[in-house]
Amino acid sequence: MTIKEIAKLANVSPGTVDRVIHNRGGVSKATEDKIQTILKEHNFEKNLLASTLAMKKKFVIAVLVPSANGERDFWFKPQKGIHDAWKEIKDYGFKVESYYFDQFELKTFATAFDQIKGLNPDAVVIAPVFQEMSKKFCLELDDLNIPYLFINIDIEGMQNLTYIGQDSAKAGELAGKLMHLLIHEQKELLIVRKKRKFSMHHSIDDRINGFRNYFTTKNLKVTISELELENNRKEEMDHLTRFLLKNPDIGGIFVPSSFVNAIAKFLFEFELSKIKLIGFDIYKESEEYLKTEVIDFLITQKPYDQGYLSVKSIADYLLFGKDHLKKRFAPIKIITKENVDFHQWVE
Amino acid sequence: MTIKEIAKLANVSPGTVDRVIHNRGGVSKATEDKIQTILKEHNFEKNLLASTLAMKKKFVIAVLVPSANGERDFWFKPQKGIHDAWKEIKDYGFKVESYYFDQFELKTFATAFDQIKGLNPDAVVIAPVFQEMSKKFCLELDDLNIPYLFINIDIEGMQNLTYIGQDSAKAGELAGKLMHLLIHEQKELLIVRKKRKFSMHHSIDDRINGFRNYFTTKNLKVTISELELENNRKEEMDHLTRFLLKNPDIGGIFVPSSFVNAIAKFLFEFELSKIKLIGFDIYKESEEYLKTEVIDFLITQKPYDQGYLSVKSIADYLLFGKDHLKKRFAPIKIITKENVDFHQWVE
DNA sequence: CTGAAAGCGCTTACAG
DNA sequence: CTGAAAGCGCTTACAG
Repeated sequence: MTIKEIAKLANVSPGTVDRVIHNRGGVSKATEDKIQTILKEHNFEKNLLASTLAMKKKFVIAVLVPSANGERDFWFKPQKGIHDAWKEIKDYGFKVESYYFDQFELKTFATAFDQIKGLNPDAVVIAPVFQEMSKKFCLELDDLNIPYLFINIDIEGMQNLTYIGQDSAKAGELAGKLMHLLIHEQKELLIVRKKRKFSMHHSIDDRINGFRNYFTTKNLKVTISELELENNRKEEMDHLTRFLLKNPDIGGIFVPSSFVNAIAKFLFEFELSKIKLIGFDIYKESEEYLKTEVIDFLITQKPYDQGYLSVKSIADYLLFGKDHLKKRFAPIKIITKENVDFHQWVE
Repeated sequence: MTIKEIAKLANVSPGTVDRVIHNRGGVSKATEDKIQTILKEHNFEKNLLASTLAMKKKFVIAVLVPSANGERDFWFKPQKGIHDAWKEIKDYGFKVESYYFDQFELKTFATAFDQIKGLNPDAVVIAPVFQEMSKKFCLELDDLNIPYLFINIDIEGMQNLTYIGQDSAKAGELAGKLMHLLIHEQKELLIVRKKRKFSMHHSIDDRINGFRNYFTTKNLKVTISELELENNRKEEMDHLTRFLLKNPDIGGIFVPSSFVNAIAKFLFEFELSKIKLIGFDIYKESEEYLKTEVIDFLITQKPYDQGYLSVKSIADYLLFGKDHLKKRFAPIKIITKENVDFHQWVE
């Protein structure tokens, strides 16, 4: 069924059918009714391809995410997802303009945002790394009537269309549960985190709180220590050695980030296979550690999908409106020796 | 950049540019080179929408999967995925014709297949429930030069484009690992399976083998019994009661299917909260059992995605050829109390 | 309030 | 070997 055929059946021109389909008005009640009936009767669905082609409407989606320094960077995969999503929608008239900022330099974030305002996009995907400034930006976008969604990091109480990313506290809780299973009767745990100059967003903290929360909620008598390391150079790792020598009963280590790989290397080299290890995110070298069970579990957040879905969701929104907006997306994926080979099927 | 613009730059007609882009031949070496250069230079990518619209090529994809009796049926979700995928690609000229068969009636499978042959489709998605007959069908399709892929169940040694479904043995192994973590020092396990009139495909067996395999590979001294129940009526469950009364040291039960819900109900009613429980697939009532930790872990295989990806993959293949064929897709997803609320984001 | 015409970017006969 | 024309299904001014 095409518009032309409908028009013929209704004894009107295609233009009139088009007017009815899109409620553009300027059609007499009588013809409108007649056309509507025929439309219903034939279950008409317009050809989206032809429609987009004819409309020549262009949409610009701005993306504001951290820059990635090579494959090792967390943001590498979301960016790939964003790029792939763009390729899929570009023929529908979408432009995706990415603006990258340095997640350790507040002012690069501000600069990028200014550029986006200059661009006057139809919608924005934001990774609100800097919370306060992000809030300010969002209010500006609200004023400009530009819709936006958050990727990877959430801020409560904003007008964002949706949030696409993980619930960090829940993910931490899950890590707690898995750790609990792993350690059996052991009662001493250690959390190792990497020291950061800035604590911009709170997902690391949330993961740690979730982790601790698991044990307190369950009323489990477990001692959880915390160690902050500057980086993974030898001298820094010595702090860890010292700590473990002083606390030989540590049964498991939780690392709320991909820093887990450095800890895995450490455990492997010092033959500390008895210490259970749970971390976040997966990289090439993590796979080996999983297979040799130096790392017991990794929790990942599907970074590629976050990028891909952000752009696709917002495109759907622009094309079809609010109804088509995907639900909140919050993957918590567990990876371990037995499923590591199958963990990625879309990359 | 459009073909028209390229044509102008090359001083030829759009038709000639089109010939070069698609290697249709009948273009002098000189003009071809000139056009190729300009194409490269401007990084031309043709508009897929316009292309599809103009080509008016129609593709027919036949789908051969089991019928689903309501939402409770495993095949309900793959079918939904198939339907959603079709909606996304229909404007590209794809028709998706689904043929359903009764997975307990071999001849319904044969009938459906005959209909598909009559349809002469461009490609087929098959759930090869009946192994031998499926092989026969695949050979026929090979003769007819009709490509096909397998969904949910795999058969080795066929010419299928790809397999979209889980590796059952690996999934069983993972269940073994999780069970091992759960039971600590307990040494007695039970596998409960539902008796089936037909054992058509082997995924249940594979899961069980994988599960046992985990313990034998690790040389763990664990006794694993097996119980087959006809269904979940009271009289049948009494077998289980009897077994557990005789074997009070059972620490965990593994159910390699969604029959786990019946077992969960049983454990809950008899207040057997000490017995750990791992099963497969997730349904509405499983969520409650997960939250109350009657079920400790469920392993799922993303049924919706299997359907969706099957159709999308084969459409990609028809549109773009072998290069665009998605990799083997084999999700093994672990669901437990802490992530049950986030397990589905695309349904 | 309605229709005829032109056009979106690409493809397909047809003519030469 | 190449171009002009018509068309895919829908939309958009424009004219009346």
